[in-house]
This record gives sequence, structure tokens and C-alpha cells, in this order.
Amino acid sequence: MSELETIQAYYAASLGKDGQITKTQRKILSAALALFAEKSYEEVGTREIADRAGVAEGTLFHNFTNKNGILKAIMQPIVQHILPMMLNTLDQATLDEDSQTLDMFIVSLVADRVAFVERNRASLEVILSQFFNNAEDRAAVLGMVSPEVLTQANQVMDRLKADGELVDWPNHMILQLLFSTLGGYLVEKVLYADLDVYDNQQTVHYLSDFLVNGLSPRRMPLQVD
Amino acid sequence: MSELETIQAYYAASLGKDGQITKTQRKILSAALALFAEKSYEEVGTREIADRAGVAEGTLFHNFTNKNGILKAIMQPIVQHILPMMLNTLDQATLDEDSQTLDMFIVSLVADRVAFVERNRASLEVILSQFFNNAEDRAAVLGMVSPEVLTQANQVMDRLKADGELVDWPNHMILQLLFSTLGGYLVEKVLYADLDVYDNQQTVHYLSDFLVNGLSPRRMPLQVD
Amino acid sequence: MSELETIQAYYAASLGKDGQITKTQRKILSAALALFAEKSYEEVGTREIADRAGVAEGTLFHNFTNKNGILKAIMQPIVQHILPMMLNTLDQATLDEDSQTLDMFIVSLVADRVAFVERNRASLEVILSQFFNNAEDRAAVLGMVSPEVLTQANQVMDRLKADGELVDWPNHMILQLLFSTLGGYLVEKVLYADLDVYDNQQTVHYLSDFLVNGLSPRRMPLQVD
Amino acid sequence: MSELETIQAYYAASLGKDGQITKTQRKILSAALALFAEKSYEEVGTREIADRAGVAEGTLFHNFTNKNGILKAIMQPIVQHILPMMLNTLDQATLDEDSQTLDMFIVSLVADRVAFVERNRASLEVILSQFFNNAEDRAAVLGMVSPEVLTQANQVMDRLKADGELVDWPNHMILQLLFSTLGGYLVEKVLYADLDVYDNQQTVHYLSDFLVNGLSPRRMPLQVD
DNA sequence: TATGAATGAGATTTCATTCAT
DNA sequence: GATGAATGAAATCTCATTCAT
Repeated sequence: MSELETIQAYYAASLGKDGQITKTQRKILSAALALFAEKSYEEVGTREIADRAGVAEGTLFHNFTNKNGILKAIMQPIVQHILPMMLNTLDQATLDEDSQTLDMFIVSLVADRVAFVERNRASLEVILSQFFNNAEDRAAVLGMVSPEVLTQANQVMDRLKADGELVDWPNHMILQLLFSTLGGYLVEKVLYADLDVYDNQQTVHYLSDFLVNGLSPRRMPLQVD
Repeated sequence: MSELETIQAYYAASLGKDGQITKTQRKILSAALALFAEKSYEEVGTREIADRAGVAEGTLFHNFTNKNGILKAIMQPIVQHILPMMLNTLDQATLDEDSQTLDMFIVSLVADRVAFVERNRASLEVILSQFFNNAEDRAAVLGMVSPEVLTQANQVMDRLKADGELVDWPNHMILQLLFSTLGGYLVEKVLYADLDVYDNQQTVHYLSDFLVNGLSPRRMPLQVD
Repeated sequence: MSELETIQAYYAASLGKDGQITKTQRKILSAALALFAEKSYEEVGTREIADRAGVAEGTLFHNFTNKNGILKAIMQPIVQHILPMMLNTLDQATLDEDSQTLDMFIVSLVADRVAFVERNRASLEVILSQFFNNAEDRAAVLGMVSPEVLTQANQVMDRLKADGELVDWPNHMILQLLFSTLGGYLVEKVLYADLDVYDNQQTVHYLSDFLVNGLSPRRMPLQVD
Repeated sequence: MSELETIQAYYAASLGKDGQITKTQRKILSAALALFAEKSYEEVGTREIADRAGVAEGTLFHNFTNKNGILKAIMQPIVQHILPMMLNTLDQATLDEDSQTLDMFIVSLVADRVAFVERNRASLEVILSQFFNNAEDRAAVLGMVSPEVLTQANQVMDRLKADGELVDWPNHMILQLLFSTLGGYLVEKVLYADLDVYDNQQTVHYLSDFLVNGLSPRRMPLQVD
């Protein structure tokens, strides 16, 4: 949970010489992030970004190579950290204790994700939009799932199955259901920032409980004809 | 399941005078659909559509008011039918029998959705992309959920809860989990058309079982601290 | 001498589908040629070309891929024909008669070149300018001298030397002197279109005579210390 | 031959207050000269010059009024000295002795030019390029030929003609042929710096011999029909 | 109905130049 | 004197749309 700082904190790493982000760059990124979240990347013009940031249009290109460079600077930190982070927790779970149950594993996983979404709504909205609109960006996001991490995830799932903690379905399907549940929460949160009906603790409870029950081993499998 | 025809079938209704769709219009819509699915709406030019359709650029504007009109013609039938359809099944479920269980309800719901996604991959890819990229289109899609339908859905859920068939969580959260699971499947299917690992029957089984178990009433709720 | 038509005649080959050059394209090329000759390629804007041609700026790009495409369309016919043409005459000279003298060879060579320059002053001005300013264009022009043609030229010179018609210097140097004399005439003509002091016949006489005497075998070589 | 120093030596005169050129200015001019020779004036940006010179972009404008000021500083010394120099030799020739022959006159003329080109290849490449690309710069170069010098040149030619040393053609044409031969050598040298086939002494011999024979009085004029 | 040349507003990007530090 | 971030005008090019044929 220590790694769940705000995305803004990562800007520094990808910009400026010594990890320093200048005031101007912050103004530009902030304006661009707001606009990209309001509309879409394609619908926002560089003029508009410059105006909102209170700088000249040329200044954008003095600080970023491209209009696309601005987008990258917004996405990069998330793309470079969100998935590793999500999968790092998996790692933790593996190492912690052999006797770990599905409960504990899923609860900690969900809690981290919920907190992260909560803190980075705007950036995630941009990423989400790009993910579905731009094949290249999609590839970038998905490319973060390294083979090793997948192997690790599979090991965790296999162990949980062997321990009788996890339903005996293909790992691929289990992952899909896990991502669906978290992704659905993300979408809800990102698109309806306004209506914050439930508090986070409640949300963590619902999502975790749903996943644990949905993925626990069955006594009697359901019959489909 | 009777309503699960291909989207293309709806084109006629939204075009031409008397529900007739001309050969030219079909060529254009078909080319545009393929291109919008390959890239994104913004990245596809009218020149490109005309080329692929084998007509002149001007012809596009004789048959559709706008470039956007082409997109609408592609989305409209889905947007006007998919959600009503999804909620119609809810309706069916309500009316059928009082003694219905969560099992039966969810299985039929999932089966219909899976079959529909299977048949309309390309169109759904376009809609999905637009949904996350264009606030207006998103509103259009979401606007389809009429208050009456929501009322209906709530009634079903309330009845299932009263019958001890459904976990006693807020209806809003239950719907979110339902849509997440189906949406996750949609995304997987739409983005990875290539890798068709599991057959549909299997998929219906996994999704349904996951939902039924996840949404069944608990004997002992999970503890979160 | 039959090939010395105006450059404009070659435009057709490099444009339009069936060798047809449209009215609009002619207007654009004509305006661009005039402007490129007045100023330089870099100093002429597309707006300016469009204005002078009496068309919209977009029309330029409807008819040519690039601003550079316009330049190419102006240069291409010359580059593709001028050097082959110049060297064709060499070919003629070789084939015509064995008994040919340096006199006859040079006179026909010079006469053709002079007529050609006379007719295509503006286009040649553009080419000349590009030749000295753009490495790529220079390569294009020089690339026209195919190895075969060089071989041919060398054969002619070797034969003339053997016949005692040509000074016994390296072929490379003889070619340089030939091109210098013709090139100097070209520059003079192109840069000072106004002052047409001498008529063409006179010019042909001076250049030819200078070359013949300069390149005839020596009785007594000049001493340099 | 005493005046054939390197162009760099003239920089001092046109810069700084008292003919002093600072270290920074030298760095800038050196970088700019290299770049202008590699590409063309228009294609080289101030950023690029600054980078190559190892100074800040702003420093360029502290030392030169303009980007164009840098170009001028490079060209000025040549333009202000090369032509005067070339014509000075004419002057020398005139004054030296009455009994001078065409031979001796041309040999000394050519030898000086060849040595000069040899030493100032890069600067001359820039000038050559500008000469054909920029009307203003061309005027500047040509403007250096003062009427007096022309008069002087004409006197030399007239005397040589009277002495039966020079062919009886218009002086204008004789000058053109002289410049063509030297200019052709310049172009060859400047554009193909790499392939240095012949040594200078040989080159001087060829060029001089060619000019002397080409410009000696004829016994029997060539017939053109 | 279909065509495709023409349009012109608008988008991104470059670049010489300024100026506060 | 030197710096380099900021500037904004101008340049090239794209693209949905119109309209005469």
C-alpha cells in the first residue's frame, strides 16, 4: 500500500533532467489532463491546452516533443507502475505465508485497487479512454504484463486450487473475472465521479465478498444444458 | 433469444425511406464498420471509407448527412436494441414464474448476452470505443436505461432478496457487479477476437456460476478491518 | 534536335492518370515555377502559390502530395530528360560516322544545349538553384548519368584521341571542361535573362570554337613550373 | 599569392570592435560554417548551430544581430576580398610588363584561383549555394565587380587582342569563358571534396592550357551553318 | 444518383528572437 | 557576457463538406 501515491508524483521521473518537473510543465500537464478527461485526446487542440495552461502554444513544444508527448507524460507513470503494482501485491501474497487463504489474498488486492482508483480518477479516465481507442496505447498497457508476472500469478492460483481455496477453473478465466470486477468498479468510479454513494470500506467489502464467493470451490457445480 | 439477430439487420430501419437500405448504403456502412473497428472513428477519414467502399467521397454525403451520420447509423440499431433487449430478458424472468431461482434467471441472462456478443463483435467494438471516448455517445447509450426498466430491475432484485435467493446488498451494487462480469467478457471478446480458447457453452457456465455464487446470500459475511 | 521541346510538354507524363495534365495543375505548376524562379523554393509559401495560381490552398494538396511534390513535378521532366538528351547526342555522334571530327561533334553538341537553355530558362533556374542547395536533388540530377552513358562517353573520347582529334588528357578532365563551358553559358543565360546581347548562332559559334581549340591536340604542350 | 590566406583570417576584420574576434564568436562561426556547408542555410536552425558550437541559443544573438548576421559574417570576408583579389591579379598582370603573353597571364591567374579554392572549400560552398539561391546575396557578390575593375579588365583584353595574343571576340564573351572554366573547377572541387584525383599542379596545367588554346587567335575561324 | 475536384477552416509544429536571471 | 525558457507568427498539411457535371 506504500506505493499508492498519487500519479502526479511519478511525473518527475519521466520529465526534466534530474527528475525535476518545472512549474511550466506542471501547468501544461495539469491543463492537458483536465481537458483530456473532459473531452478526448483527439478533440483537444494544442491551442486549447496552451490557453488553459496560460502559456504560449510554442511553449508546449518547448517542453514536450509532441502533442502526443504530453499524453505519454500523463499515461507513462501509470502504465509503468499500475500494473506492476497490481501484480506486486500478488507477489507479496505468494511470499507472505503458505497458509494464506483466498479471503485474505483478495481483500488486500481489492483494497489496494480501490484506494488507487480513488486517488487517480482523472488520469485513469484518460488511460481508460485511450485503452479503448488506440491500439498502440492498448498494447503499451497490456505489454506491462510481463511473462514472469503471469507465471507468478499462475503459481499463486495453482497453489490456491491445490489448497482447496480456489475454484478449479482455467486460470485465464479466473483472471478475467478478477479483472472484470475490478475494471467494472474502475469504470463506475471514473465515469460517475459525482455520485459517490458508498464509502470505500463498504466498496472493498462488497467487491471482495463477491469475488471470494464467486471463486470459492463449489460443493455442487451448476448444471447447464 | 429471438431478438439476437445480427445488428446489420437493423440498418434498414434507420435508413432509407421505407426501411429499405440501398446497395450503396450497405457498401458504405460495411466499409465504415470495418474501419472504425480497426482504428478509431477519429482516425478514419471519409476518403478512406469511400475508397474501401468503392464509391466516391461525395457519395457518402448523398447517403448520410455527415461522417457522424455514418457512425450513428452503425450505433443506432445497437443502442436502440441492445439495452432494451438486455432488460427485456429481465422482464421475461419476472413474468415467467414466481418460483424462479437466481440460477435460472442468471443463466438465461448470461446465455443471451454471450450469444449476442459473439454475433456482433465488430459493431460492439465500435460502440465500446465510442462509449469511452465521447461523452455524447456515452450519454446516448446510458440514456437507453429508462426509469421504468430500472424500476422493473429493482423489483426483480427485491423479490429475489425477499425469497432468500439474492444477497442483501444495495441493488445498485448488484447491478454493477452484474454489468462488470458481462462487460469484462465483452471486452475480452472484443479485444481478443483471435484467441477463442473456450467455447460458448463453457463460457456461459463459468460466468453464470461465478455470478450465482457471488450473489447468493451469505451464511457468514466476510470480515474486513 | 527533335527532342528539344519545351519542358512543359513533359509534365503530362508525370501527372494525371493518362498523361493528361489538368487545367488546375497547369495553373499551379505555372504559378509555382514563376515563384520558385523569382525567389527560392524555401522562401515561397504554399499560400503564396495558391494565391498566384488563383486556387485554394487545399487544392495544391489535392493535386500534389506535397509542397515538394510540386517542385518534383517541375524538376522531374528536366532531370529525366535533359541529361539523357545531352548524352544521347553523344550517342548519335558515335554512331553517325567513323570519320567524324571534333569540330562536328562539338558544334552539334553545343547547338542543342544552347537551344534547350533558350527554351527552358525558368525551369532551369529552379533546377540550378536546387542543385546547389539540396543534396538530395543534386544526387537525383547526378544520378541520371548512368554508368553505361559514361562508358559511352569514354569510348567516344578515346576514339577521338586515337584519331588525333582530341587532346590526350584524362577523360574526366575533358568532361569537366566541357560541362564548365556549357554550364557557364547556362548560368549566364539563367541569371541574366534580360541582357540578351548576342544571338544564339553567334553564341554557338563562340562556345564551339573555344571548346574545339581548347581541346584539340597540342603541337607543343604548355610548360608549367 | 600573398593574398591567398584562409578566409577565417578575415573574420576578425568584420567582427568585434577592434578587429578582435572572441573565442565564442569563433566557435559559433566555425559551427555555422560547417553546418551551412553540410546542409543549406535554410535547413540549419539556430538551435542546431548553438548545439554544435556548444553555446546557448541566446548567445548567438548576443554576438550576431541575426541568424542572417552569422551568414553575412561568413560570406562577407570572401565577398569583400575574393573578387577584388581575382581582379587584382589582372591588375598586376597589366602593370608588370608590356611584353606579357596570354600564356603567362593565364597561368598566374589560374594558379592563384586554384590555390584559393583549395584552401577555402567550405566557405566557398556556402557562398556558391547562396549565390544561386538568394537574389540579394547574388547581387552582393556581383556588386563587388566595380566599374573600374571592369574597365581595367577590358583594357587588358584589348591590349592582348592588339598584340595578337587574344582571339578577337567580345570581351564579355571572353570573360564568360574564363569564369566558366574557373567556376567549373570550383564546382567540381566544392561538390566532390572527397575524390581528389589530380594534384593541383596538374590541374593548373590543364585549365591554363585549355584556356590559352581556347582563347588564342585563330588562323582559320570555324564554320557554323 | 453518383462523382470527384475544389474548398478553407483548423490542426500541429517549427523557428528566429526576446528577456529575465 | 551567457543562458535557455518562453514566445507567437508563420508554415505545411488534413479533412469533412460542397457543388457543378
